[in-house]
Amino acid sequence: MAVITIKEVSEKYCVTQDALRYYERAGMIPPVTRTAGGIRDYREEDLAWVELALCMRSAGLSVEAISEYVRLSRLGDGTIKDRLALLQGQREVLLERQRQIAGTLDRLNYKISRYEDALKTGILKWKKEDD
Amino acid sequence: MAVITIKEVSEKYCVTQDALRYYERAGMIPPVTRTAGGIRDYREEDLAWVELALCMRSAGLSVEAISEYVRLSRLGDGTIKDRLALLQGQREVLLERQRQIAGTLDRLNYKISRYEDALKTGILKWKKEDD
DNA sequence: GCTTGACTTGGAGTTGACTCCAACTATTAT
DNA sequence: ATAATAGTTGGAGTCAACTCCAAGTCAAGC
Repeated sequence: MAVITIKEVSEKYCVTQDALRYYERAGMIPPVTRTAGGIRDYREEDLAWVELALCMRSAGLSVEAISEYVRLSRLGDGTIKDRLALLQGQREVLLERQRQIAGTLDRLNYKISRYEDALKTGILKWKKEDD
Repeated sequence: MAVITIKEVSEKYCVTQDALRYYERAGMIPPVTRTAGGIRDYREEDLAWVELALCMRSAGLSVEAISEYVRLSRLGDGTIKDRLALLQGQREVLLERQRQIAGTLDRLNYKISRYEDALKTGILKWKKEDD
């Protein structure tokens, strides 16, 4: 019957089995298909949800936001507008985060170049404000 | 003597007084200048550290990494190489995070456009894999 | 049919980053 | 000098997102 177990999925996506169970409990993915005995059997569709959840989490979106999206999806076509709004909101979250990171990277790069100079030229003069 | 209090700093940077005290306790900024009575008096230099810490935190760098940088800085010029390495490491962290976010944004944008189409054209056919 | 190993659940514990609190001290206004 | 206000500390509490555990169930090999 070729059951795809939680172990296989955890290895495939480099995530713990506990995390996979937690994602399901938290509603971040819909209930996974089970065997007659109650054991999780990740079907194509289940894997797609896992992948989506991991992708969103890897960017730092909250479990709550992802769960809400899943909840709306499970309610059917009537929630398409809501889902669109949610996705747009989360896009804004990520865009903002991207801006923060870009700004910090600028600052980091500036400092790094100052440090590199200091090492190249010998530490001739290091001021407090260079820290 | 124009003391700059924690209250003023918290308002200036939109951060709680508790967070400012926590940052200091955690070593994310060096000990702040104090008045004779033991009250924090944020001098120019202290503010620069606060600003740096907030910038790094806003990008999601860990309190631990920032504290380590501050610790090395306080040890003097001998730690410049270490500090450079630390900053380069943190730059990698941010670059990786940026990549993750970019990837998730691509996916999010794709989904958003599918939802927008669905709303524009009426929900003619919505498949499971469009969720 | 029995052992062994993987899977199940509910719930407790952990980690990082704050946030809140109580008891106390310093400063300012009257 | 005293009351009100603002600041201080150490430590406990909170929240998100896991992570770990115990006690039990299921499945595969012998």
